[in-house]
Amino acid sequence: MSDLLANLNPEQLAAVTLPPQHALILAGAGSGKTRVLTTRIAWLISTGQVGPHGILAVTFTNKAAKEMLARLTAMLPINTRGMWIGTFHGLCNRLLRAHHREAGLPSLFQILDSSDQLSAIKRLIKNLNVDDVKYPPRELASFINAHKEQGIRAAQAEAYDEYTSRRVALYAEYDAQCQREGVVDFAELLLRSYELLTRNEPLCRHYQQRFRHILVDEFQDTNRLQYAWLKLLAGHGERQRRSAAGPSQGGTSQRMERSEPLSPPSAGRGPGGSAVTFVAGPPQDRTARGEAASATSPEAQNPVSSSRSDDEIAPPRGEGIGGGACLFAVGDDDQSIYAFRGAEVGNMRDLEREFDVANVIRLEQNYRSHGNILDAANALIKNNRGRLGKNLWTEAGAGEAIRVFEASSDLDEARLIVDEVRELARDGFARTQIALLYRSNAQSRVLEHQLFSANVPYRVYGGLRFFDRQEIKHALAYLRLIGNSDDDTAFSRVVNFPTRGIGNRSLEALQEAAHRANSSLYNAAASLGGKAGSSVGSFIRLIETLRSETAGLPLPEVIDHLIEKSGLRQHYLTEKEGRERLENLDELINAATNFLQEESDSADEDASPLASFLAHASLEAGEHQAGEGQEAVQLMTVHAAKGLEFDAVFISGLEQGLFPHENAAQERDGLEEERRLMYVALTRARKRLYLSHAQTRMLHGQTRYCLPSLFLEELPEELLLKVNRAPAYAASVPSRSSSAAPARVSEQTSANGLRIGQNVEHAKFGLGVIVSAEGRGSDARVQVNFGAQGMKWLALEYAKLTPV
DNA sequence: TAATAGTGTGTTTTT
DNA sequence: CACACTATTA
Repeated sequence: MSDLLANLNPEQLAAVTLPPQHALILAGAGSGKTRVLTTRIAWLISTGQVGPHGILAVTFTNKAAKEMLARLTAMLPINTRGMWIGTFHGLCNRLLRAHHREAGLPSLFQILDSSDQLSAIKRLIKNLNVDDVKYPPRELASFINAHKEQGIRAAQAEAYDEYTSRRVALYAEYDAQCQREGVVDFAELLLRSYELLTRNEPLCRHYQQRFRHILVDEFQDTNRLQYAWLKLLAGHGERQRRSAAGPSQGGTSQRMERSEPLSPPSAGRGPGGSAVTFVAGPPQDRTARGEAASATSPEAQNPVSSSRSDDEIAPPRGEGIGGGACLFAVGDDDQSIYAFRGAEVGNMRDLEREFDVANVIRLEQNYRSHGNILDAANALIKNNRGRLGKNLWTEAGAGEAIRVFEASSDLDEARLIVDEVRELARDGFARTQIALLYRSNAQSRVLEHQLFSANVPYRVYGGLRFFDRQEIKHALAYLRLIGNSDDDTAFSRVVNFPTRGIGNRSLEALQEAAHRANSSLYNAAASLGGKAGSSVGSFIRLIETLRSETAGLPLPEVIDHLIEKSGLRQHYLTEKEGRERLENLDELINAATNFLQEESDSADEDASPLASFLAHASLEAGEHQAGEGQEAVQLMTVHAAKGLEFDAVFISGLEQGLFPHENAAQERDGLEEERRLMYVALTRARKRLYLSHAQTRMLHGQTRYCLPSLFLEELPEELLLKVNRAPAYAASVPSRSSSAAPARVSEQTSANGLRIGQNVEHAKFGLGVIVSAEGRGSDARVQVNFGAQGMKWLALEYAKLTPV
């Protein structure tokens, strides 16, 4: 066991061996966070403080969960199967599968991914004859999700105006539709399991007693609901005091007043109440029988796992906290980059306060980057207010300077980068160790083009994932329909794919009928299209036949069969781009085979393989990416790079309006989130870091003139090496990329020395670039991009613009 | 009903 | 510049 703890630095050791108490570990980038987390688990188990079944470990990504599991098996001679280690969504899914009845869900409930959810909403809007211009489906989706992530049901949602009250009504309708169809979206997975636990006290107590130690990774990314879920399981949900103000720390005041508490949606019961109530919300199955049965052993129905021995909860020793689990949260507020998705960095401060965390342990020694890189990152992030505070350091030397270059255009930037990449490769850098990072996906295009023409192998992350491909979704929709014919999302997806003569007209009739009969599309179709010979009727018969023919077959064969009989194979056989799609369909069959194999030895739920495979498909859209490249340069957004590291990193497009992104200026604390994003980007690099920006960039088919990013100025000059090769390139690129815009540049040069592309200064708006101009003489107006201040039209006669 | 030409709209997105 | 979605034809 002692070798478990070998090679930990003092802070890591302190964190790993912390006595049973709540803890917050502030783990900087590259400080060995995952190691601490897994070693902590291993240490707790190997010292007999807790059995494997007393552990609940939560991550955000499947990758992180798998990593944790892998490291754990390497450290301990135990069977990790059946341990509760997984993502929030995965664990909630598991909980709901085990107690679907109590949660009011069918045993084969399906999970809607984001695009499924969107189409469900579109369908709803059409059904209810709602104006989709006034209520855009996308916007409605985020409205609903935001509420669910705050733990707010439609019944409790605040409707401060006509518009919002309509949206709340639609929220309610949407939930009803999901309930009818037996499907849950991602947020619902969490909210539903939270409600299950708050409403079913015996069940909740069972889990509270089972889990002695709860460990959370990337805690800064938790949203309100996830935090509430953790608190509940830690047995800390009821006695939180949300009293007034509290110790007023600078910068946190706004979030303390978030008043609406996350309480179960039962009327007239404060957070202190304990009566088991079933009110509001989606229909609940309230059989006392179900409760009692599950309370004794929630997974008792599971005949698979033979050894129940270590399920016996070890008697809590030296338990400092009455009845609850110890919450061990690891996070880094400086790497919180998902606020736009509902993550609440403030949860860290709340945790510290609400769980009376005695001492926050800081892991600041970085094992990844050279000193200069860390210095730059530290300097940058100092500009954010309200941090928990942390300074990364390393024993490695300062290393090389950070290279900065300015290109004349995005094309030039790409060229410079690719040239440098090739040089790095010549110098012995592995291509997989070179990453090209950018703020938005659109930027990858130019880079890809350059890499391609230079014959440099590359791999782009974040393209569409395996289970997101249309052919896969189609096949899965058939599978879903076999499992649950109420699934209207699946029904609409494949009712006319491959085309079988069921167009808009018959579909609308179907929807009308289903709406009237309050039944699923499938049932409406079955009764309506009963007349043999109709195309709708034959679709129903197709599904029925599929269902009966595949009954009892192993999953891969079911899929194979359905691909054949549905006509999918035939369809893609004739389509010219269909070859790859056919390969993917075959790959789906393989995936099912592999899934069964992996699942068979992971004593999991007793759920049908069909249900768990479908859940797997939605929850693990799959690292299953094309071109699992060997020796390829890595391209990805900064978001996607979080958690990764590379020997050499290029951060491109460091321009005002792009990074920081202009839309971020509108959002509350938007600039600070952008800065954290930049911080994440910087700290990905081990040895060499390149920062680049371009003077002009093609955006939406138009040339834009750009100022260097504010973030470049925030880096200490002495760490930077400006490699400005832009002029040479500008000269070598004559007019070919430029027919319209630059021609006008000279044309429009005016007497006061202002021209397009000119940097100017304005008394109020600060530094900007002239983007375009119109009018002459006293009418002359110029459009200036002031970066974060936005784009402005200014009359030359009045606005004082000084050329810079 | 289905394929085609037109229009409008563009961050980031672990699940 | 590209893509998704709409309105239009055959």
